[in-house]
Amino acid sequence: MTKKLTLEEIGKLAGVSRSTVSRVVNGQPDVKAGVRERVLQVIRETGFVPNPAARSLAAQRSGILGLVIPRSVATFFGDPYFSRLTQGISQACYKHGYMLSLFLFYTEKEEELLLPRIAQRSFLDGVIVQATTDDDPIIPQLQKSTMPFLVVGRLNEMPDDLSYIDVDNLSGAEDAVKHLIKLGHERIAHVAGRLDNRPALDRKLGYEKALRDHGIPIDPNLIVNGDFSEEDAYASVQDLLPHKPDAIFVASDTMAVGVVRALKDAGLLVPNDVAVMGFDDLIPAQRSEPQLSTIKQPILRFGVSAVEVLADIIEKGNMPPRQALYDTELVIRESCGVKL
Amino acid sequence: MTKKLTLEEIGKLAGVSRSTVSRVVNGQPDVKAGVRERVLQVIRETGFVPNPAARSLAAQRSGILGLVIPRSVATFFGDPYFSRLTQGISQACYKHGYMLSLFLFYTEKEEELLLPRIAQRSFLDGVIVQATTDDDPIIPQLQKSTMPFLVVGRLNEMPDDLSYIDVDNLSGAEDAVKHLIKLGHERIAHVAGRLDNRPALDRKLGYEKALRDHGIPIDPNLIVNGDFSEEDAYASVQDLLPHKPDAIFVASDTMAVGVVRALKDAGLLVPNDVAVMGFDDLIPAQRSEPQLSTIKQPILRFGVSAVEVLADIIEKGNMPPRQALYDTELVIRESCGVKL
DNA sequence: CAAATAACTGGGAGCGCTCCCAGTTATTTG
DNA sequence: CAAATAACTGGGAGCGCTCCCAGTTATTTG
Repeated sequence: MTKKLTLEEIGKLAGVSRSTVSRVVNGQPDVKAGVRERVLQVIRETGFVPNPAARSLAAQRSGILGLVIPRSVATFFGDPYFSRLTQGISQACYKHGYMLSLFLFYTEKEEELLLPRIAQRSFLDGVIVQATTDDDPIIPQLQKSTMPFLVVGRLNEMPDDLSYIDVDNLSGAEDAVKHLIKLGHERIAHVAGRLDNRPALDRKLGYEKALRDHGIPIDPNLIVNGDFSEEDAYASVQDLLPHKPDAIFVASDTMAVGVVRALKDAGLLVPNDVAVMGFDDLIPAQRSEPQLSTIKQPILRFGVSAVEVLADIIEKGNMPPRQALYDTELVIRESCGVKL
Repeated sequence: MTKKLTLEEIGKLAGVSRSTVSRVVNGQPDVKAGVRERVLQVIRETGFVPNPAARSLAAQRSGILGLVIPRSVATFFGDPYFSRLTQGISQACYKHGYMLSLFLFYTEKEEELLLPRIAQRSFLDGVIVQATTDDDPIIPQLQKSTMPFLVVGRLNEMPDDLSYIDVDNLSGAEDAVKHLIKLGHERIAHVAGRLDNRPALDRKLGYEKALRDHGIPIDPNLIVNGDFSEEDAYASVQDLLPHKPDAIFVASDTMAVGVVRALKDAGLLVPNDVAVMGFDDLIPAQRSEPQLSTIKQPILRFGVSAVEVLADIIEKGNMPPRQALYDTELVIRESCGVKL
């Protein structure tokens, strides 16, 4: 480690020029096999790693993707959804040769300070931004810039030319409720999540669509709003019981655990007296007693796809905008009553 | 936006040289007040942001800190602890003018591919690495490099010259148990976490130390091992009840919630029949019924400190190694029995 | 086997900054 | 008020790459 390692230095050691080493490092053609091998050998021996700053400056791309969690959702960063998503994104980044930079915003000042830098293209090659509230200025600001970006999740009002990927919450919820209908249930209740939240809204719409499609009237008494917490869901069951549901579709697994506990405490058997279906397929679903039937979100794969789609936008531009809905999966365990 | 914005260009617009603009951008002295104002004005109008790659290359520092979550702990990334820690770290990064790059390792291949790049100093100015198992090669590899780094948490066997910060789990646990002793409890049980995990071990040691210091014999029947899950803690209470504990110190809030539920289901009152203390002070502690007395870990501040300490190491080098234990805080609510 | 072509190689220019030094202007001092 | 000093300013060199073009060598072709 006497002299600083550069392309030039590696070239000297291997008896070739800077340019040839660059070709080898970047896997480009037009290098004689023997020469390539010799250079690779020197690189291995020295542990040479090209300087990313020099690379960025010369090639006008940084090899870094940004993951932006806007203020309005940053408080949910503790949610298992985000850790799983971040996992998927980070894995896919490395696989595609990108580094990942995380932007977790809590204050307006942070946003003001960093957004111009994010949008400026000099630091990042592309941005994955978590969907936020409709009035959040982040997405408009990205649109004004030339930065390639992809929205994960959806806003309520979504410009046509925006690229996004999302999970199809509506049809997932539909599948859950259809399954309950197929099992013969008629008084199917719904514990919704916070409805200012697009997934919660879509899941409720899916529930209603399934009922409508099967000619079952929607009974407002059978719908209660939760806040995605277990305690709240536990309490909400009290409002439901007088109306004698024979099944409950709950908008998240966490809430479903609370619902099951409430039913048990009320002396009811799950699934014999009341069937229960959750949504998410997180750990609690598998551990609960009885095990929870639920709708699985392929969050990890979803994160991976986010990177792949963004990489494609970076390469080919944003025309046409990429828009994709990922399917959920019906997972039948014990709480819905019948094993197929 | 006709011409690409560079220092040179901004200088032309403001009627000064590249160098003067650089001084203004970096807040250096030796610029006449009027000139500084004129340059700032142009920067504001144009929205100029200096190119980070050029900056890195010229200044030989990137302005990026890395947060490394090794393979052995990446599976716990969903834990609220990590999201909170990441929050603290990201906030402090922005405040100190750094960007944050996240390395979440799942496969050995990822580690092999990225570790050399991480250790090479060209991409990162410093690294915060989450403590991992004793045999993990990540920390030795960082030690071999010249990269400034800081370990968050501790290994069981820790070289003297390593910089780390950690929460003082041992004395936190001691505080909890001392408080229970002060309230007059004599048969104090402990539900431990997974003991291959340093915090769980320290909390158990703290429990034992408090008893020893007060001349209370340690009864192995009053100690059970959990796995940090609520279900497991619920079940473990069955093993404890025959030995008539009058208080239980539980190694995490999540487990404490399970313990409280088990006690209630066994017809016991909390805190009247059995007092309970948790550890962590996460959301469940505040929501549970009765509200949980617990030991608060200042995780957010802890993340902030991590960045500050690392920034100091980057500036001044790693001599002497920085080693700090952060205090926990006794939070008295309802479950331990007496409000002070 | 000469000429055309393909495969390979090297070096100049340039990416947009920082750092340093030399030069210029303003201010202080005896 | 001349000389010394402090405050300010500009431009050259260099950070370590990529990209491009010109040049060289090996291979193919009629």
